[in-house]
Amino acid sequence: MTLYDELTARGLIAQVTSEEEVKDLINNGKAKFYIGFDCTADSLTAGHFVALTLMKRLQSAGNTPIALIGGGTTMIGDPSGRTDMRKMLTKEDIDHNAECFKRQMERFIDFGEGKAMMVNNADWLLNLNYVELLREVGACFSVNNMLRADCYKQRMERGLSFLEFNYMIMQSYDFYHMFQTIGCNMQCGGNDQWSNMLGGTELIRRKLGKDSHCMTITLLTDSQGNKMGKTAGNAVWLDPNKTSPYDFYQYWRNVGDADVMKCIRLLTFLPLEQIDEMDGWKDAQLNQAKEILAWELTSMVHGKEEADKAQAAAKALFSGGGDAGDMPSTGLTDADFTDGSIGALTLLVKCGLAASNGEARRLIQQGGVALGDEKMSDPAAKFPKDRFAGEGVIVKKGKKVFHRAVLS
RNA sequence: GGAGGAGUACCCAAGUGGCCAAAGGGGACAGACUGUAAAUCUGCUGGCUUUGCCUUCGAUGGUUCGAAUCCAUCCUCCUCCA
Repeated sequence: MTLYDELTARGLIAQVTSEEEVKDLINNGKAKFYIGFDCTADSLTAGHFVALTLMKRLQSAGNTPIALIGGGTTMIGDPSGRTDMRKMLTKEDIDHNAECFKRQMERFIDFGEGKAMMVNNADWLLNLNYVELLREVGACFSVNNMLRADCYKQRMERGLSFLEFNYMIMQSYDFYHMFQTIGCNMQCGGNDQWSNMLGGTELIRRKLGKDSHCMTITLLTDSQGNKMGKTAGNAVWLDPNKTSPYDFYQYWRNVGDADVMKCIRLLTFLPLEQIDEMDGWKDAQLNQAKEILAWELTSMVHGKEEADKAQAAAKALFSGGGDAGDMPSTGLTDADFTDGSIGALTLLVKCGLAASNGEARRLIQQGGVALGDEKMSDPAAKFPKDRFAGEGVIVKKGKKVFHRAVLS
């Protein structure tokens, strides 16, 4: 099976500029492709994960990935798929974020000599001369066409600033620049980037009369069409300090039935034959598929050891018994106790399980909190200090959130 | 530059002097049911030392016994004209 066929079978490919030529490039290790990452936060997210795996897949077939850090484009902000303007970031933030991205990517991509590259578009975008750029590049873009582009559609109703309107031009310039300077011949990205990406091939054709290619990856959406990789509006981060391996594991452990197999295909490196076998699974077996998905992904992002720990902790907590040593915990100090005991509300807030005393009270009143095995019912309850000695006590919020409170 | 319109909680959105900590919906969270899923039903959704108090309806001042609501100034966004 060729690489292209595998990517298709996994459902990764959304659109390509020319199927024949892209096949030829990637199947034969001739692609020198880039994926751009705008550094709007200090960690990559589960949303970037698909792109990272794609890079890895292409790299192991002999193609050369170029990870483009958007130090320059982030200064502008991509309006694609946004209903409002992005927050403007300072140069310092962007530099810091770029640095964090780099460290995370190194886990997935081999940046060894000649194997892959990492570049930052701040290096060429920030010093552009406005008038020169307009004459050189701006002349090649038709505003009429740009306005028709998908990525601006939503914004046409709510307003689009000139700053953001230029994003497409910057992205196109990136491709054009790298095509000339380092021989980058293909661009990959999320399907929402399609029109921005075409801008680049168009520019290259007009300026240089050469062909270049684009391939977009299916966006990771659930069966309802919502973007995946977010919980309660918060991204699932790849940085263990922002999303613990346990939470990361749990996120995938809890995907909907309808989405498991899709995620396994798209995100894991399990052989297709094995995945095909799982295809007919349902009920209890399908539930098991979620475990496989969660373990595979956690192991890729955080390593086998962390994946095992997360899995063991989850099993212990949900199936009862066993050691649940790896759950998040909070150390209580003497200052947290008054007269040798701590109030239920304080405890919940202290552990980060409730944002305020009011919320903590509500949770208890609704029967959503348990300390050890006993359900809490009285918001005014107090617990003596010695309960938290030694191993501490497991505080349970709802069915899935566990937290250890221990005397420190 | 000119003329209009809008800014309300996590999001959408009602409210146009007291009955407003602010309808309704979505989302989130919790309970029941389950498989750590989905669907469904129920509760809940500013803070606090909670039969009460405090802060909140773009910002700042003002009118009033009393303001999300009226007035002034400012900020932001949208639409039309140029």
